[in-house]
Amino acid sequence: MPRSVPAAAGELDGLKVACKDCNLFQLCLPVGVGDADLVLLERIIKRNRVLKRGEYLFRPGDPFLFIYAVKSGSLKSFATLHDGTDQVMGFHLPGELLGLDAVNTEVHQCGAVALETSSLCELPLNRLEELGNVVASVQRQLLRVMSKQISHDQTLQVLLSKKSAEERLAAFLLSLSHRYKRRHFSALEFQLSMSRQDIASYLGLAEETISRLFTRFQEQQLMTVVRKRVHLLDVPRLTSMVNLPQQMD
Amino acid sequence: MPRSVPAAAGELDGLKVACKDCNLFQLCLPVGVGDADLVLLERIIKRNRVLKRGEYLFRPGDPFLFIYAVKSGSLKSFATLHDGTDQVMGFHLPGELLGLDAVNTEVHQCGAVALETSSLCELPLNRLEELGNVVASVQRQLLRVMSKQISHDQTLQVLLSKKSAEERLAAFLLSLSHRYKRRHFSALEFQLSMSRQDIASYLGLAEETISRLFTRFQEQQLMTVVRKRVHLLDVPRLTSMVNLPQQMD
DNA sequence: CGAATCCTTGAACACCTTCAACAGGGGTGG
DNA sequence: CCACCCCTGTTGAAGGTGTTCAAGGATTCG
Repeated sequence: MPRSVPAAAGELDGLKVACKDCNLFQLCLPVGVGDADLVLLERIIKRNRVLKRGEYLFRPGDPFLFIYAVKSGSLKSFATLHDGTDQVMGFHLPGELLGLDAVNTEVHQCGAVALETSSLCELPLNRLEELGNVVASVQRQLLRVMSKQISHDQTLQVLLSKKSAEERLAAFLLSLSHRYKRRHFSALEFQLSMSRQDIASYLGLAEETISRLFTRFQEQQLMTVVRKRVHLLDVPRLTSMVNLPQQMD
Repeated sequence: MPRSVPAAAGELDGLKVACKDCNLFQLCLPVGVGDADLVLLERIIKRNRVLKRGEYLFRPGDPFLFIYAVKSGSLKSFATLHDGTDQVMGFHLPGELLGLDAVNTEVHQCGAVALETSSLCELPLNRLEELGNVVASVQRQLLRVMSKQISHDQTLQVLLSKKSAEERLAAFLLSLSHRYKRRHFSALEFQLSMSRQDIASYLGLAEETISRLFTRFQEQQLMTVVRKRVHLLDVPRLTSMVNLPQQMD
Protein backbone atom coordinates (compact mmCIF):
# COMPACT_ATOMS: atom_id res chain seq x y z
CA MET A 1 0.00 0.00 0.00
CA PRO A 2 2.11 2.91 -1.25
CA ARG A 3 -0.12 5.38 0.52
CA SER A 4 1.12 4.35 3.92
CA VAL A 5 4.76 4.76 2.97
CA PRO A 6 5.77 8.37 3.46
CA ALA A 7 7.73 10.08 0.71
CA ALA A 8 11.17 11.35 1.61
CA ALA A 9 11.36 15.10 2.14
CA GLY A 10 11.71 16.97 -1.12
CA GLU A 11 10.69 13.93 -3.14
CA LEU A 12 7.90 15.71 -4.88
CA ASP A 13 6.63 12.97 -7.14
CA GLY A 14 6.57 10.62 -4.21
CA LEU A 15 4.45 13.09 -2.31
CA LYS A 16 1.98 13.40 -5.12
CA VAL A 17 1.44 9.69 -5.24
CA ALA A 18 1.36 9.32 -1.50
CA CYS A 19 -1.37 11.90 -0.98
CA LYS A 20 -3.44 11.55 -4.07
CA ASP A 21 -6.60 10.29 -2.36
CA CYS A 22 -6.10 12.51 0.62
CA ASN A 23 -8.00 15.62 1.58
CA LEU A 24 -4.59 17.00 2.34
CA PHE A 25 -3.66 16.52 -1.27
CA GLN A 26 -6.32 18.95 -2.33
CA LEU A 27 -5.17 21.12 0.48
CA CYS A 28 -1.59 20.97 -0.82
CA LEU A 29 -2.33 21.12 -4.50
CA PRO A 30 -5.37 23.17 -5.35
CA VAL A 31 -5.47 24.60 -8.81
CA GLY A 32 -3.16 27.59 -8.71
CA VAL A 33 -0.59 26.30 -6.27
CA GLY A 34 2.46 25.43 -8.32
CA ASP A 35 5.22 22.97 -7.56
CA ALA A 36 7.43 25.73 -6.18
CA ASP A 37 4.88 26.73 -3.58
CA LEU A 38 4.29 23.08 -2.85
CA VAL A 39 7.91 22.72 -1.81
CA LEU A 40 7.38 25.55 0.66
CA LEU A 41 4.29 23.92 2.05
CA GLU A 42 6.09 20.63 2.30
CA ARG A 43 8.65 22.38 4.48
CA ILE A 44 6.24 23.08 7.33
CA ILE A 45 4.37 19.78 7.25
CA LYS A 46 5.70 17.08 9.54
CA ARG A 47 5.06 13.68 8.12
CA ASN A 48 4.78 10.21 9.48
CA ARG A 49 3.75 10.69 13.04
CA VAL A 50 2.83 7.13 14.11
CA LEU A 51 0.41 6.06 16.84
CA LYS A 52 -0.31 2.58 18.10
CA ARG A 53 -3.79 1.37 19.01
CA GLY A 54 -5.03 3.18 22.09
CA GLU A 55 -2.47 6.00 21.93
CA TYR A 56 -3.76 9.55 22.06
CA LEU A 57 -3.11 12.12 19.36
CA PHE A 58 -4.43 14.85 21.63
CA ARG A 59 -6.73 15.11 24.61
CA PRO A 60 -9.51 17.54 25.48
CA GLY A 61 -7.92 20.71 26.82
CA ASP A 62 -4.64 20.31 24.97
CA PRO A 63 -3.43 23.44 23.19
CA PHE A 64 -4.14 23.51 19.47
CA LEU A 65 -0.84 23.08 17.65
CA PHE A 66 -1.63 21.19 14.46
CA ILE A 67 -4.32 20.14 12.10
CA TYR A 68 -3.77 16.44 11.48
CA ALA A 69 -4.36 14.37 8.37
CA VAL A 70 -4.72 10.61 8.60
CA LYS A 71 -2.32 8.81 6.26
CA SER A 72 -3.16 5.26 7.29
CA GLY A 73 -5.12 3.49 10.00
CA SER A 74 -8.04 5.17 11.77
CA LEU A 75 -8.86 7.20 14.84
CA LYS A 76 -11.90 8.19 16.83
CA SER A 77 -12.49 11.61 18.32
CA PHE A 78 -14.44 11.97 21.53
CA ALA A 79 -15.73 14.51 24.00
CA THR A 80 -15.57 13.98 27.74
CA LEU A 81 -18.74 14.99 29.55
CA HIS A 82 -18.85 16.51 32.99
CA ASP A 83 -19.81 13.19 34.49
CA GLY A 84 -16.63 11.68 33.11
CA THR A 85 -18.21 9.58 30.38
CA ASP A 86 -16.98 9.84 26.82
CA GLN A 87 -19.05 10.45 23.73
CA VAL A 88 -17.65 9.41 20.36
CA MET A 89 -17.82 12.40 18.01
CA GLY A 90 -16.43 10.92 14.83
CA PHE A 91 -14.26 8.36 13.09
CA HIS A 92 -11.36 9.42 10.92
CA LEU A 93 -10.19 7.37 7.97
CA PRO A 94 -7.15 7.89 5.73
CA GLY A 95 -7.31 11.22 3.95
CA GLU A 96 -9.45 12.92 6.57
CA LEU A 97 -8.53 15.84 8.79
CA LEU A 98 -8.73 16.12 12.58
CA GLY A 99 -8.66 19.08 14.92
CA LEU A 100 -10.70 21.58 12.92
CA ASP A 101 -12.93 22.35 15.86
CA ALA A 102 -9.94 23.74 17.79
CA VAL A 103 -9.09 26.49 15.28
CA ASN A 104 -11.47 28.85 17.01
CA THR A 105 -10.51 28.45 20.67
CA GLU A 106 -6.96 27.20 20.07
CA VAL A 107 -7.75 24.51 22.62
CA HIS A 108 -8.87 21.01 21.69
CA GLN A 109 -12.47 20.44 22.77
CA CYS A 110 -12.30 16.82 21.70
CA GLY A 111 -9.67 14.19 22.18
CA ALA A 112 -8.47 11.77 19.52
CA VAL A 113 -7.22 8.23 19.96
CA ALA A 114 -5.95 5.65 17.49
CA LEU A 115 -8.24 2.68 16.84
CA GLU A 116 -5.36 0.79 15.24
CA THR A 117 -1.78 1.57 14.29
CA SER A 118 -2.05 4.81 12.35
CA SER A 119 0.20 7.37 10.71
CA LEU A 120 -0.50 11.05 10.35
CA CYS A 121 0.76 14.33 8.91
CA GLU A 122 0.92 17.43 11.08
CA LEU A 123 0.08 20.83 9.63
CA PRO A 124 0.93 23.82 11.87
CA LEU A 125 -1.88 26.17 10.87
CA ASN A 126 -0.26 29.27 12.34
CA ARG A 127 2.83 28.78 10.18
CA LEU A 128 0.83 28.83 6.97
CA GLU A 129 1.35 32.57 6.84
CA GLU A 130 5.07 32.12 6.33
CA LEU A 131 4.27 30.81 2.90
CA GLY A 132 3.16 34.07 1.38
CA ASN A 133 1.33 33.52 -1.87
CA VAL A 134 0.42 30.00 -1.06
CA VAL A 135 -1.67 31.04 1.88
CA ALA A 136 -4.69 32.22 -0.08
CA SER A 137 -5.24 29.07 -2.09
CA VAL A 138 -4.51 26.78 0.83
CA GLN A 139 -6.85 28.65 3.11
CA ARG A 140 -9.49 28.56 0.44
CA GLN A 141 -9.23 24.80 0.36
CA LEU A 142 -9.28 24.68 4.13
CA LEU A 143 -12.52 26.63 4.06
CA ARG A 144 -13.94 24.00 1.76
CA VAL A 145 -12.85 21.20 4.04
CA MET A 146 -14.39 22.88 7.05
CA SER A 147 -17.54 23.55 5.14
CA LYS A 148 -17.68 19.88 4.29
CA GLN A 149 -17.26 19.01 7.94
CA ILE A 150 -20.18 21.29 8.77
CA SER A 151 -22.30 19.56 6.15
CA HIS A 152 -21.36 16.20 7.61
CA ASP A 153 -22.23 17.33 11.12
CA GLN A 154 -25.57 18.57 9.91
CA THR A 155 -26.38 15.29 8.27
CA LEU A 156 -25.50 13.57 11.50
CA GLN A 157 -27.76 16.02 13.28
CA VAL A 158 -30.69 14.92 11.15
CA LEU A 159 -29.81 11.32 11.76
CA LEU A 160 -29.66 11.71 15.52
CA SER A 161 -32.75 13.87 15.67
CA LYS A 162 -35.55 11.67 14.61
CA LYS A 163 -34.22 8.60 12.90
CA SER A 164 -34.75 5.05 14.05
CA ALA A 165 -31.88 2.91 15.23
CA GLU A 166 -32.17 0.92 12.02
CA GLU A 167 -31.86 4.01 9.85
CA ARG A 168 -28.89 5.28 11.84
CA LEU A 169 -26.94 2.08 11.48
CA ALA A 170 -27.76 1.76 7.78
CA ALA A 171 -26.59 5.32 7.18
CA PHE A 172 -23.44 4.66 9.15
CA LEU A 173 -22.57 1.57 7.17
CA LEU A 174 -23.22 3.36 3.88
CA SER A 175 -21.09 6.26 5.04
CA LEU A 176 -18.18 3.95 5.75
CA SER A 177 -18.74 2.25 2.42
CA HIS A 178 -18.59 5.55 0.52
CA ARG A 179 -15.55 6.73 2.36
CA TYR A 180 -13.67 3.52 1.68
CA LYS A 181 -14.71 3.53 -1.94
CA ARG A 182 -13.40 7.05 -2.43
CA ARG A 183 -10.08 5.87 -1.00
CA HIS A 184 -10.00 2.99 -3.45
CA PHE A 185 -10.70 0.38 -0.84
CA SER A 186 -13.53 -2.07 -1.24
CA ALA A 187 -16.93 -0.46 -0.78
CA LEU A 188 -18.60 -3.77 0.07
CA GLU A 189 -16.13 -5.54 2.30
CA PHE A 190 -14.24 -3.81 5.02
CA GLN A 191 -12.99 -4.07 8.55
CA LEU A 192 -14.64 -2.12 11.35
CA SER A 193 -11.79 -0.64 13.33
CA MET A 194 -14.11 0.54 16.07
CA SER A 195 -15.97 -1.46 18.72
CA ARG A 196 -19.75 -1.91 18.90
CA GLN A 197 -19.63 0.39 21.88
CA ASP A 198 -17.95 3.13 19.82
CA ILE A 199 -20.56 2.80 17.08
CA ALA A 200 -23.32 2.92 19.67
CA SER A 201 -21.90 6.04 21.29
CA TYR A 202 -21.47 7.73 17.92
CA LEU A 203 -25.03 6.94 16.83
CA GLY A 204 -26.59 7.74 20.17
CA LEU A 205 -27.69 4.17 20.83
CA ALA A 206 -26.96 1.41 23.32
CA GLU A 207 -24.32 -1.18 22.55
CA GLU A 208 -26.96 -3.89 22.80
CA THR A 209 -29.06 -2.19 20.16
CA ILE A 210 -26.17 -2.25 17.70
CA SER A 211 -25.68 -5.92 18.40
CA ARG A 212 -29.34 -6.74 17.84
CA LEU A 213 -29.40 -4.70 14.63
CA PHE A 214 -26.40 -6.53 13.24
CA THR A 215 -28.21 -9.76 13.94
CA ARG A 216 -31.37 -8.48 12.31
CA PHE A 217 -29.58 -7.08 9.26
CA GLN A 218 -28.03 -10.50 8.74
CA GLU A 219 -31.40 -12.24 9.06
CA GLN A 220 -32.68 -9.84 6.40
CA GLN A 221 -29.78 -10.71 4.08
CA LEU A 222 -28.61 -7.10 4.10
CA MET A 223 -25.08 -7.92 5.20
CA THR A 224 -22.83 -10.33 7.00
CA VAL A 225 -20.78 -9.46 10.04
CA VAL A 226 -18.22 -11.75 11.55
CA ARG A 227 -16.54 -10.06 14.42
CA LYS A 228 -15.21 -6.86 12.81
CA ARG A 229 -15.46 -8.04 9.22
CA VAL A 230 -18.36 -6.49 7.35
CA HIS A 231 -19.75 -7.54 4.01
CA LEU A 232 -22.57 -5.48 2.54
CA LEU A 233 -24.90 -7.70 0.51
CA ASP A 234 -27.74 -5.40 -0.48
CA VAL A 235 -26.64 -1.77 -0.78
CA PRO A 236 -29.79 -0.72 -2.68
CA ARG A 237 -32.02 -1.90 0.14
CA LEU A 238 -29.77 -0.35 2.77
CA THR A 239 -29.94 2.89 0.83
CA SER A 240 -33.69 2.76 0.61
CA MET A 241 -33.86 2.47 4.39
CA VAL A 242 -32.18 5.86 4.74
CA ASN A 243 -34.00 9.13 4.30
CA LEU A 244 -31.40 11.88 4.49
CA PRO A 245 -30.97 15.15 2.60
CA GLN A 246 -27.40 14.21 1.67
CA GLN A 247 -24.78 11.53 1.94
CA MET A 248 -22.96 11.44 5.26
CA ASP A 249 -19.36 11.33 4.05
CA MET B 1 -31.55 49.99 18.45
CA PRO B 2 -28.66 51.47 16.45
CA ARG B 3 -27.56 48.00 15.41
CA SER B 4 -30.50 47.57 13.12
CA VAL B 5 -29.92 50.88 11.36
CA PRO B 6 -27.44 50.37 8.55
CA ALA B 7 -24.60 52.82 8.22
CA ALA B 8 -24.41 54.76 5.00
CA ALA B 9 -21.77 53.54 2.58
CA GLY B 10 -18.34 54.89 3.44
CA GLU B 11 -19.49 56.03 6.86
CA LEU B 12 -16.84 54.08 8.67
CA ASP B 13 -17.60 55.06 12.24
CA GLY B 14 -21.21 54.23 11.63
CA LEU B 15 -20.19 50.80 10.43
CA LYS B 16 -18.11 50.17 13.51
CA VAL B 17 -20.99 50.94 15.79
CA ALA B 18 -23.48 49.10 13.67
CA CYS B 19 -21.53 45.84 13.66
CA LYS B 20 -19.78 45.90 16.98
CA ASP B 21 -21.52 42.86 18.43
CA CYS B 22 -21.58 41.04 15.17
CA ASN B 23 -19.51 38.07 14.10
CA LEU B 24 -19.12 39.97 10.89
CA PHE B 25 -17.47 42.76 12.79
CA GLN B 26 -14.67 40.46 13.81
CA LEU B 27 -14.70 39.26 10.26
CA CYS B 28 -14.36 42.83 8.99
CA LEU B 29 -11.99 44.13 11.62
CA PRO B 30 -9.60 41.50 12.88
CA VAL B 31 -6.36 42.76 14.35
CA GLY B 32 -4.25 43.72 11.39
CA VAL B 33 -6.94 44.89 9.04
CA GLY B 34 -6.65 48.64 8.92
CA ASP B 35 -9.31 51.19 8.07
CA ALA B 36 -8.10 51.43 4.49
CA ASP B 37 -8.64 47.73 3.90
CA LEU B 38 -11.94 47.97 5.68
CA VAL B 39 -13.16 50.44 3.10
CA LEU B 40 -12.31 47.87 0.44
CA LEU B 41 -14.18 45.17 2.26
CA GLU B 42 -17.09 47.47 2.76
CA ARG B 43 -17.22 47.87 -1.00
CA ILE B 44 -18.17 44.24 -1.68
CA ILE B 45 -20.60 43.78 1.19
CA LYS B 46 -24.21 44.45 0.42
CA ARG B 47 -26.06 45.70 3.44
CA ASN B 48 -29.61 45.81 4.57
CA ARG B 49 -31.28 43.00 2.73
CA VAL B 50 -34.65 42.78 4.47
CA LEU B 51 -36.92 39.75 4.79
CA LYS B 52 -40.40 39.56 6.25
CA ARG B 53 -41.61 36.65 8.36
CA GLY B 54 -41.88 33.53 6.25
CA GLU B 55 -39.74 34.83 3.37
CA TYR B 56 -36.87 32.65 2.21
CA LEU B 57 -33.28 33.80 2.14
CA PHE B 58 -32.32 30.76 0.11
CA ARG B 59 -33.67 27.28 -0.49
CA PRO B 60 -32.03 23.87 -0.66
CA GLY B 61 -30.43 23.50 -4.07
CA ASP B 62 -29.93 27.23 -4.65
CA PRO B 63 -26.45 28.18 -5.90
CA PHE B 64 -24.15 29.53 -3.23
CA LEU B 65 -23.68 33.25 -3.82
CA PHE B 66 -23.22 34.83 -0.41
CA ILE B 67 -22.45 34.21 3.17
CA TYR B 68 -25.08 36.07 5.15
CA ALA B 69 -24.84 37.83 8.48
CA VAL B 70 -27.94 38.53 10.52
CA LYS B 71 -28.21 42.22 11.48
CA SER B 72 -31.57 42.06 13.19
CA GLY B 73 -34.44 39.62 13.60
CA SER B 74 -33.90 35.88 13.37
CA LEU B 75 -34.01 33.00 10.90
CA LYS B 76 -34.15 29.26 10.95
CA SER B 77 -32.24 26.99 8.62
CA PHE B 78 -33.71 23.65 7.61
CA ALA B 79 -33.03 20.56 5.52
CA THR B 80 -35.70 18.92 3.41
CA LEU B 81 -35.69 15.14 3.65
CA HIS B 82 -36.51 12.81 0.82
CA ASP B 83 -39.98 12.25 2.21
CA GLY B 84 -40.63 15.99 1.95
CA THR B 85 -40.54 16.76 5.66
CA ASP B 86 -38.34 19.52 6.97
CA GLN B 87 -35.84 19.26 9.77
CA VAL B 88 -34.78 22.44 11.56
CA MET B 89 -30.99 22.64 11.55
CA GLY B 90 -30.40 25.83 13.47
CA PHE B 91 -31.58 29.25 14.57
CA HIS B 92 -29.70 32.38 13.63
CA LEU B 93 -29.68 35.44 15.82
CA PRO B 94 -28.21 38.90 15.12
CA GLY B 95 -24.47 38.70 14.60
CA GLU B 96 -24.48 35.12 13.36
CA LEU B 97 -23.55 33.83 9.93
CA LEU B 98 -25.54 31.62 7.57
CA GLY B 99 -24.59 29.59 4.55
CA LEU B 100 -21.22 28.24 5.69
CA ASP B 101 -22.18 24.70 4.79
CA ALA B 102 -22.45 25.69 1.12
CA VAL B 103 -18.85 26.85 0.74
CA ASN B 104 -17.79 23.33 -0.17
CA THR B 105 -20.35 22.33 -2.76
CA GLU B 106 -21.31 25.87 -3.84
CA VAL B 107 -24.91 24.70 -3.55
CA HIS B 108 -27.05 25.32 -0.50
CA GLN B 109 -27.84 22.05 1.25
CA CYS B 110 -30.10 23.81 3.71
CA GLY B 111 -32.72 26.46 3.22
CA ALA B 112 -33.18 29.53 5.41
CA VAL B 113 -36.38 31.36 6.22
CA ALA B 114 -37.09 34.44 8.34
CA LEU B 115 -38.88 33.82 11.65
CA GLU B 116 -39.70 37.52 11.90
CA THR B 117 -38.82 40.66 9.96
CA SER B 118 -35.05 40.46 9.65
CA SER B 119 -32.22 42.36 7.99
CA LEU B 120 -29.00 40.88 6.71
CA CYS B 121 -25.63 41.64 5.15
CA GLU B 122 -24.45 39.74 2.11
CA LEU B 123 -20.80 38.80 1.72
CA PRO B 124 -19.82 37.44 -1.70
CA LEU B 125 -17.11 35.00 -0.64
CA ASN B 126 -15.62 34.61 -4.11
CA ARG B 127 -15.00 38.35 -4.38
CA LEU B 128 -12.87 38.40 -1.25
CA GLU B 129 -9.86 37.74 -3.40
CA GLU B 130 -10.21 41.10 -5.07
CA LEU B 131 -9.15 42.65 -1.82
CA GLY B 132 -5.55 41.57 -1.95
CA ASN B 133 -3.90 41.94 1.44
CA VAL B 134 -7.12 41.84 3.31
CA VAL B 135 -7.82 38.31 2.20
CA ALA B 136 -5.48 36.59 4.62
CA SER B 137 -6.78 38.15 7.80
CA VAL B 138 -10.39 37.91 6.74
CA GLN B 139 -10.05 34.28 5.78
CA ARG B 140 -8.32 33.58 9.06
CA GLN B 141 -11.31 34.97 10.87
CA LEU B 142 -13.63 33.02 8.64
CA LEU B 143 -11.77 29.87 9.61
CA ARG B 144 -12.39 30.72 13.24
CA VAL B 145 -16.08 31.23 12.63
CA MET B 146 -16.38 27.95 10.80
CA SER B 147 -14.43 26.22 13.51
CA LYS B 148 -16.87 27.63 16.02
CA GLN B 149 -19.75 26.32 13.98
CA ILE B 150 -18.17 22.87 14.02
CA SER B 151 -17.82 23.05 17.78
CA HIS B 152 -21.45 24.05 18.07
CA ASP B 153 -22.57 21.21 15.84
CA GLN B 154 -20.57 18.77 17.90
CA THR B 155 -22.15 19.95 21.11
CA LEU B 156 -25.52 19.50 19.49
CA GLN B 157 -24.43 16.04 18.46
CA VAL B 158 -23.80 15.12 22.08
CA LEU B 159 -27.12 16.60 23.05
CA LEU B 160 -29.04 14.65 20.45
CA SER B 161 -27.14 11.46 21.06
CA LYS B 162 -28.07 10.37 24.51
CA LYS B 163 -29.61 13.25 26.37
CA SER B 164 -33.10 13.29 27.82
CA ALA B 165 -35.76 15.64 26.52
CA GLU B 166 -35.40 17.67 29.72
CA GLU B 167 -31.68 18.11 29.25
CA ARG B 168 -32.09 19.08 25.61
CA LEU B 169 -34.59 21.81 26.34
CA ALA B 170 -32.58 23.15 29.28
CA ALA B 171 -29.47 23.31 27.10
CA PHE B 172 -31.44 25.02 24.35
CA LEU B 173 -32.80 27.68 26.68
CA LEU B 174 -29.36 28.32 28.14
CA SER B 175 -27.91 28.54 24.66
CA LEU B 176 -30.41 31.21 23.70
CA SER B 177 -29.74 33.00 26.97
CA HIS B 178 -26.00 33.11 26.34
CA ARG B 179 -26.41 34.24 22.79
CA TYR B 180 -28.74 37.07 23.77
CA LYS B 181 -26.48 38.10 26.62
CA ARG B 182 -23.50 38.33 24.30
CA ARG B 183 -25.54 40.63 22.08
CA HIS B 184 -26.41 42.82 25.03
CA PHE B 185 -29.98 41.68 25.21
CA SER B 186 -31.47 40.36 28.41
CA ALA B 187 -30.18 36.91 29.31
CA LEU B 188 -33.19 36.11 31.48
CA GLU B 189 -36.15 37.48 29.58
CA PHE B 190 -36.55 37.09 25.87
CA GLN B 191 -38.94 36.34 23.09
CA LEU B 192 -38.92 32.99 21.32
CA SER B 193 -39.14 33.81 17.65
CA MET B 194 -39.61 30.15 16.72
CA SER B 195 -42.64 27.90 17.22
CA ARG B 196 -42.79 24.93 19.58
CA GLN B 197 -42.72 22.78 16.49
CA ASP B 198 -39.46 24.37 15.34
CA ILE B 199 -37.89 23.80 18.74
CA ALA B 200 -39.09 20.21 18.72
CA SER B 201 -37.67 19.57 15.27
CA TYR B 202 -34.36 21.14 16.20
CA LEU B 203 -34.05 19.11 19.39
CA GLY B 204 -35.27 15.89 17.85
CA LEU B 205 -38.43 15.72 19.95
CA ALA B 206 -42.19 15.88 19.43
CA GLU B 207 -44.00 19.16 19.70
CA GLU B 208 -46.10 17.76 22.52
CA THR B 209 -43.00 16.91 24.50
CA ILE B 210 -41.81 20.52 24.33
CA SER B 211 -45.21 21.66 25.51
CA ARG B 212 -45.22 19.25 28.45
CA LEU B 213 -41.68 20.23 29.40
CA PHE B 214 -42.55 23.92 29.43
CA THR B 215 -45.41 23.07 31.76
CA ARG B 216 -43.15 20.99 33.97
CA PHE B 217 -40.37 23.58 34.04
CA GLN B 218 -42.92 26.13 35.23
CA GLU B 219 -44.22 23.80 37.95
CA GLN B 220 -40.62 23.40 39.07
CA GLN B 221 -40.16 27.17 39.24
CA LEU B 222 -37.39 27.01 36.67
CA MET B 223 -39.00 29.54 34.32
CA THR B 224 -42.20 31.14 33.15
CA VAL B 225 -43.50 30.97 29.60
CA VAL B 226 -46.45 32.91 28.36
CA ARG B 227 -46.96 32.31 24.70
CA LYS B 228 -43.53 33.20 23.24
CA ARG B 229 -42.31 35.22 26.21
CA VAL B 230 -39.71 33.37 28.28
CA HIS B 231 -38.43 34.32 31.71
CA LEU B 232 -35.68 32.17 33.20
CA LEU B 233 -36.04 32.02 36.98
CA ASP B 234 -33.37 29.55 38.08
CA VAL B 235 -30.39 29.50 35.73
CA PRO B 236 -28.15 27.64 38.21
CA ARG B 237 -30.58 24.75 38.40
CA LEU B 238 -31.11 24.72 34.64
CA THR B 239 -27.34 24.63 34.24
CA SER B 240 -27.01 21.76 36.67
CA MET B 241 -29.47 19.77 34.58
CA VAL B 242 -27.12 19.93 31.61
CA ASN B 243 -24.10 17.69 31.23
CA LEU B 244 -22.22 18.89 28.18
CA PRO B 245 -18.53 19.26 27.40
CA GLN B 246 -19.02 22.87 26.39
CA GLN B 247 -21.53 25.64 26.03
CA MET B 248 -23.75 25.40 22.96
CA ASP B 249 -23.42 28.96 21.64
C1' DC C 1 -4.49 -21.38 29.88
C1' DG C 2 -6.71 -17.79 32.23
C1' DA C 3 -8.33 -13.18 32.49
C1' DA C 4 -10.19 -9.38 30.54
C1' DT C 5 -12.69 -7.43 27.09
C1' DC C 6 -15.99 -7.56 23.61
C1' DC C 7 -20.13 -9.24 21.92
C1' DT C 8 -24.71 -11.43 22.07
C1' DT C 9 -29.25 -12.52 23.80
C1' DG C 10 -33.35 -12.25 26.92
C1' DA C 11 -36.81 -9.85 29.82
C1' DA C 12 -38.73 -5.86 32.18
C1' DC C 13 -39.13 -1.17 32.17
C1' DA C 14 -38.93 3.79 30.98
C1' DC C 15 -39.25 7.53 28.16
C1' DC C 16 -41.03 9.59 24.51
C1' DT C 17 -44.22 9.30 20.61
C1' DT C 18 -48.49 9.02 18.52
C1' DC C 19 -53.26 9.74 18.28
C1' DA C 20 -56.97 12.42 19.76
C1' DA C 21 -59.54 16.15 21.50
C1' DC C 22 -59.77 20.69 22.99
C1' DA C 23 -58.41 25.47 24.27
C1' DG C 24 -56.80 29.89 23.13
C1' DG C 25 -55.03 33.90 20.17
C1' DG C 26 -54.51 36.48 16.42
C1' DG C 27 -55.66 37.80 12.10
C1' DT C 28 -59.11 38.59 8.58
C1' DG C 29 -63.24 39.85 6.62
C1' DG C 30 -67.76 41.20 7.11
C1' DC D 1 -65.59 46.20 16.09
C1' DC D 2 -66.96 41.76 16.43
C1' DA D 3 -67.27 37.08 14.88
C1' DC D 4 -65.32 33.55 12.85
C1' DC D 5 -61.72 30.53 11.62
C1' DC D 6 -57.35 28.74 11.37
C1' DC D 7 -53.19 27.82 13.44
C1' DT D 8 -50.56 27.11 17.47
C1' DG D 9 -50.25 25.24 21.68
C1' DT D 10 -51.91 22.22 25.58
C1' DT D 11 -53.32 18.03 27.83
C1' DG D 12 -54.68 13.03 28.25
C1' DA D 13 -54.20 8.04 27.25
C1' DA D 14 -52.24 4.19 24.84
C1' DG D 15 -48.53 2.19 22.55
C1' DG D 16 -43.85 1.44 20.67
C1' DT D 17 -39.01 1.72 20.35
C1' DG D 18 -34.91 1.52 22.59
C1' DT D 19 -32.74 1.21 27.30
C1' DT D 20 -31.34 -1.04 31.26
C1' DC D 21 -30.19 -4.91 33.86
C1' DA D 22 -28.55 -9.47 33.83
C1' DA D 23 -26.24 -13.45 32.32
C1' DG D 24 -23.76 -16.18 29.25
C1' DG D 25 -20.60 -16.94 25.20
C1' DA D 26 -16.68 -15.76 22.26
C1' DT D 27 -12.17 -13.84 21.20
C1' DT D 28 -7.86 -11.95 22.05
C1' DC D 29 -3.70 -11.39 24.43
C1' DG D 30 -0.57 -11.84 28.06
